[in-house]
Amino acid sequence: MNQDRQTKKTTIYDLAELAGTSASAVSAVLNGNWKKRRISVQLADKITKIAEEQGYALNMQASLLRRDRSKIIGMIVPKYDNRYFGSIVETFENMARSRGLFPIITCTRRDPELEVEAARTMLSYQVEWLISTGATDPDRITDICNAAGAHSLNLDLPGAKAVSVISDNFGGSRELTRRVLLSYQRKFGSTSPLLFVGGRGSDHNTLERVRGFRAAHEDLGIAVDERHILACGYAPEKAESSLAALAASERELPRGMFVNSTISLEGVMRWIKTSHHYDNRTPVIGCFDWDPFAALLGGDIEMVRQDVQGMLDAVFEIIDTGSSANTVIQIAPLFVSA
Amino acid sequence: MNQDRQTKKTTIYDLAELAGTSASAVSAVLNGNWKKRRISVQLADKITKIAEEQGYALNMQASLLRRDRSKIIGMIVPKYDNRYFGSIVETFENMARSRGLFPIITCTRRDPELEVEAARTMLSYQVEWLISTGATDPDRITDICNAAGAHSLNLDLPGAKAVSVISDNFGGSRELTRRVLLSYQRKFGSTSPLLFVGGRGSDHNTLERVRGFRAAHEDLGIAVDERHILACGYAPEKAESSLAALAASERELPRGMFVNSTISLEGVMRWIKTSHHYDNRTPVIGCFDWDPFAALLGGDIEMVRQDVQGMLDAVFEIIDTGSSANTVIQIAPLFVSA
DNA sequence: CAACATTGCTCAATCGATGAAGCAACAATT
DNA sequence: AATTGTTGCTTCATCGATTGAGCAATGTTG
Repeated sequence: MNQDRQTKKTTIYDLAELAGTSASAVSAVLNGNWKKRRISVQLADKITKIAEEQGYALNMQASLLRRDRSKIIGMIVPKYDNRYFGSIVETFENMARSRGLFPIITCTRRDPELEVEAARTMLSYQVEWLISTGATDPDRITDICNAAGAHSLNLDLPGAKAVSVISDNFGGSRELTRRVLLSYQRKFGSTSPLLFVGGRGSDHNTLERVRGFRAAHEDLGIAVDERHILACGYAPEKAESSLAALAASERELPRGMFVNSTISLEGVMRWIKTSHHYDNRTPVIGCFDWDPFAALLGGDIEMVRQDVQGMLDAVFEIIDTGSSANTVIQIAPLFVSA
Repeated sequence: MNQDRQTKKTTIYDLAELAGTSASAVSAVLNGNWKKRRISVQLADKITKIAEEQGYALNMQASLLRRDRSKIIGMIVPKYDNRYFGSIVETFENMARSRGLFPIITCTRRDPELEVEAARTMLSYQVEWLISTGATDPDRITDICNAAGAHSLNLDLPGAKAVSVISDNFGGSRELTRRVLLSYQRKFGSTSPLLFVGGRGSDHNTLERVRGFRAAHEDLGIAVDERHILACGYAPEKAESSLAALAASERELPRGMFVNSTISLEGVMRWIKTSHHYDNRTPVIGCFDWDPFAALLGGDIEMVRQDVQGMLDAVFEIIDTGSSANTVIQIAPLFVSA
């Protein structure tokens, strides 16, 4: 409306001068506790009006410096390229905002150094809480948070030094594997061990899912083939080349698979399509994670959907109550009807 | 390491006392310009060591309050649930960080009120730039930014009051439509106008894509059927019910479509699968946006991939040079080989 | 050895918002 | 009339980091 050329930003002192009053009164009016501070309605209205005319915007830096709580809450997340993390981020933002918190999120690309750097930066911004999602070294981040007097919490992947909210990977994997094994039996009339593809052999989730994978095989009395557990990383290319390598050394690959994320599934499907290994004999697939298009791929793809809302409910319950018990909370994933 | 109970956060004054020096020296050492301020190497080392021991973290609020530039750069984005926006956000973060800027991003769910609120909040945090991605009312945000002395820029959807970086929607759409029309001809041996599904009839991108759609039909001498332009919104459900409604009123739908985003494509594919309208006669489809799984869906889906890197290169070129010409920069989208 | 330069620091004001304490003006009570 | 209470503000210190100005202690030069 006015001051189109940004001379300097308008401060409460400018407004005070325009209103013929003190900065203190302006501050009280604009941050809403002017009743407590016995400012008259007339003055309050006048100040509000002038503030609007001037396009005044609070300087949060100054405000936060003075206040005790920042109400900033940070989250680090590995990637934005799949529905699971996208949904986590979106839900997190909404829930944070509805609590009057200001969420800041940063993507650290599964890079330990970036994670630490991002954590430090967020602490500089006085985050009250830092949620480490799928962090490669969550305990290191917890240490840094503790040193800086901030709370921390692990999501998706657990840590030993802070509360962790994760999926029930073992249970989910066992059930998913069971379903795929049964589906295999229905489709091919026989039983056979599945191929496990994707994930990092070093991360908790993958280990638990492999454990569930084994348990389901055992439940049905099927022996797992150890050479068929390919924890080759999450990236599509890794899954793709890993399958290619296996196919090169074996005549025929199993016609049932457990794929450890939609990211890996991307590579798996690409390989299936380009290699023609399975032409006319599409395998049954179970995927630990959900994607709407993958659901439409046809064939027999069963997906587990991690309960993002449930996980974040747990996260915010901890934040709301400030409880700091150092436990692992497991949330059962959901089985989406094909 | 120490102070596990967060008493108060360590400040430069605490460090100064521990080091037997002044806060001023501590500040100079920690922010790196101690050479200019002629602090001895010994003192610098001592302070650095003590700061590390104490797990000191700069209070950015205090620092920013004093400095002239915040180096904070904000972005608002409609959703995180597709690869296009996910990629925009990730690329934006990386490019911002590599320039020493601190990116803050917020998702506004295509809600005009949320957009404005988010913009105001970001301005409070002293963002130097605010990138409105796919905003429903970009000019309103530009006004707010101007009033607060911040720069603004539109991405994906253009505005009239600030530089806009968008895809070449007309050109991309025309080429995509042309390809689908030719593919239709190859597959079915005849020509026929396509169905246009998805997007908002009120947004610039959709209008331009419809224009390209018409142009391509005209190029090949095919008449567009006006009842077959369904700008029903982006949501999958909208596309789905829109198709269902059309199918209810017409015996047979066109066997070629232009789908205006992967989000809409999700609904289209679901409808195709559940309605059995096209069973055994899969249509040829062109989608304005890319998704890795959609690419694997089989059938004849051609996708245009918006050139996210190219768009953000343009965005940061503007930011880096500080140029403020009020123009629309169009970036040609990429055609991904099926 | 006086004059001046350099080194290595400290002091104090400042950024903008906040809120405890205080103060003038008037009203109500005894 | 004197005391107390209330209203409606202002003053000022403060949050933590930054930085121009300044100052003592050395080093250098003619």
